[in-house]
Amino acid sequence: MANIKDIAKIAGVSVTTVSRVLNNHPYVSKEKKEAVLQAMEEYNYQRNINAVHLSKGKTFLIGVVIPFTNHPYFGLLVEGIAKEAVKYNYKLVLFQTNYEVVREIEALEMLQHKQIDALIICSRSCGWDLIDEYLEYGPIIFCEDSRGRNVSSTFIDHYKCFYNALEYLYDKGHRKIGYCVGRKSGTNSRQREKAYRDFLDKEHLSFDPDYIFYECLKFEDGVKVVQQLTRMDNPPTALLVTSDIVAAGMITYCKEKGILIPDDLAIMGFDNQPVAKIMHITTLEIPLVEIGEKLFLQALDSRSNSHEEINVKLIERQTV
Amino acid sequence: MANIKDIAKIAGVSVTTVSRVLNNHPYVSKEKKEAVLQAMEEYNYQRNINAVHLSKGKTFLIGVVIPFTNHPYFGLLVEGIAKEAVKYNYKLVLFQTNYEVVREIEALEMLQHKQIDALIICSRSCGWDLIDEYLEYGPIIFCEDSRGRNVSSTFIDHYKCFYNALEYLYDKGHRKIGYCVGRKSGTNSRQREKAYRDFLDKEHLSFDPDYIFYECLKFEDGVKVVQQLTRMDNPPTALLVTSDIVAAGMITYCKEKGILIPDDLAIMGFDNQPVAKIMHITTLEIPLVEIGEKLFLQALDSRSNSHEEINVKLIERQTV
DNA sequence: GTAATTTATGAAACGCGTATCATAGCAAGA
DNA sequence: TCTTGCTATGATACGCGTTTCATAAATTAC
Repeated sequence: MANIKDIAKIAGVSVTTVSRVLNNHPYVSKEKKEAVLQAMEEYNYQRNINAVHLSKGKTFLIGVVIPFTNHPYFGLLVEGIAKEAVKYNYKLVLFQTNYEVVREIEALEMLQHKQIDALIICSRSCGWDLIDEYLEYGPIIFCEDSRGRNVSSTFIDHYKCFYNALEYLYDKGHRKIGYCVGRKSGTNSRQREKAYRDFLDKEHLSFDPDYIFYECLKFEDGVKVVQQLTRMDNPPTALLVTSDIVAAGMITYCKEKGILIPDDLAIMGFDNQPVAKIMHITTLEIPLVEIGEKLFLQALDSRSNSHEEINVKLIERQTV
Repeated sequence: MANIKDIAKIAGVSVTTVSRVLNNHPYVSKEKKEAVLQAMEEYNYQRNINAVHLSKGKTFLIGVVIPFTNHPYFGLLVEGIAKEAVKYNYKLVLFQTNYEVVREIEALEMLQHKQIDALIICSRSCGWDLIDEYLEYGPIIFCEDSRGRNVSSTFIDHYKCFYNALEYLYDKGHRKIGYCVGRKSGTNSRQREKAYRDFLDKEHLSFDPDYIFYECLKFEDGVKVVQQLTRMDNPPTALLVTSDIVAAGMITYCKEKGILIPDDLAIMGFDNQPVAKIMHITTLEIPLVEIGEKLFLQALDSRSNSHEEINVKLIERQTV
């Protein structure tokens, strides 16, 4: 396979001139440019991108850390990142971590080794101490409130969101309110728990650990939650469900079991996924695609750190 | 940032020796190895992976082309690929194409430019003529029957599957059978249509184009299909639905509308996703994770082409 | 005891495109 | 006419790790 040197020789020019042609540098005469292009054509020249990367010190790859690819929340987030990446001619390397720290480290190491130019962490298991070790190697962007840290982030204020949603349910008359989240630990979950406890305190409601449901990620997890509810002596009358698809599972199963929504159980979903519209789920619209886009742009801007808070919108439908 | 030359100088050895230490080559004395390691430690040496890539001519990246990331079918497929990739220390570059040919070309070009070592195409829009242009640059692996072509593949015989499934429904007494697929064109859809038509011919049943539903990918698409059914004068009594999640949508909506399953409408799903179990969907189990694993291994083996057919298993539950 | 291996080490070439610097011709402005 | 400044081109260094080849010393083999 021909390289730039071969092309230069064949076209009777220097490698510099060939490089100029490759990069559309203006200072190349028409004749030489022609000759170079023809030589490239003739020998089916392919620029070795690894040499470019070595020379330029960047790869036009951006790493994206997500726990699951087949989850609508992360699906939309990635969609947003990808949308913007295309514009800037960047490609994405997806790291599906299943919340395993070793996988997160793999991603961080790729940043360290300059195999990716930046890393977007949409959700993580590892601690900040680990992150800090890798900050020197390139930009790391977060989809969680990381104000006060030396990184960029685009985030939802989950504390505020949750608090407002709880107040909304309270105003609708609910006093036994529970919630479902994806996992127990994690920044977002902690913020939500804090909001939940603060809210309970304010309204002088008692805290019941059984009102919190973890590991709610998929349609079938919603079914499981309802199954648990039916076994409870004093089940909640309303639930905040942090994924519409889980809410959809709950509603489906409730219908099967004759549990009336919202009368027996009020459900507020999150994300405003398409399924929410179809199933008339009252939900908090989170502009995930937009968040993804912003995350990407922050990843590109390696010099300055910024923090963007994104607002959510309540979509009132028929499940509360 | 220190490079291999600096480390060599500091440790008082040649770059070759440093390289040997980096690659665990046996012929390095204990003392020199120590010295090198210490120098690396002290200067926080990071091997420039792009230089390695340039030198080795490979990147340990494998491209994966999928139309959608947030779809359970492709989610599981990618899971299988990723599972195997980890073992071999490869990373994946995911190309979400939305079935746009330009995106597929992007992936092919990354192969051409040696930015990825191989490309796995799980589903495509482009034609074989385009693929053929890129075959010379590296292995391209397919998740569709591509026997007779100069590539590797792991696939389901969708013709056989569909035909068998149709016979199963026929044996259950159904004479008005329709089906739902993801998209109209595409290798799999064509195979299925052929099976459908051949089956109708064999059983002397007439072909009704309204019995075929396209663009069925998500939960909400299932809802739409049922809505269409209710508007039909002579709707099918049984449907093959090529995704459990779509079947789940159909069943959910049927329940809402009082359509009895399987009496009014029999539904056979595909994939045996978790949702199929929960909703008691009769389905064809497709071992997607296993297929993903095999695809990856084929991608690694660049010299020989192979074709593996994967068998499916009927899981009888309550929707047929 | 000499030949054949094995161990240990380094110089230099290689993979390949980009960036800097130097050079030279030519045109516009003073 | 002389100075700038732009156009055009190439030599060379650079980014950096791997690999080949050569050499020397230390073992093992016969």
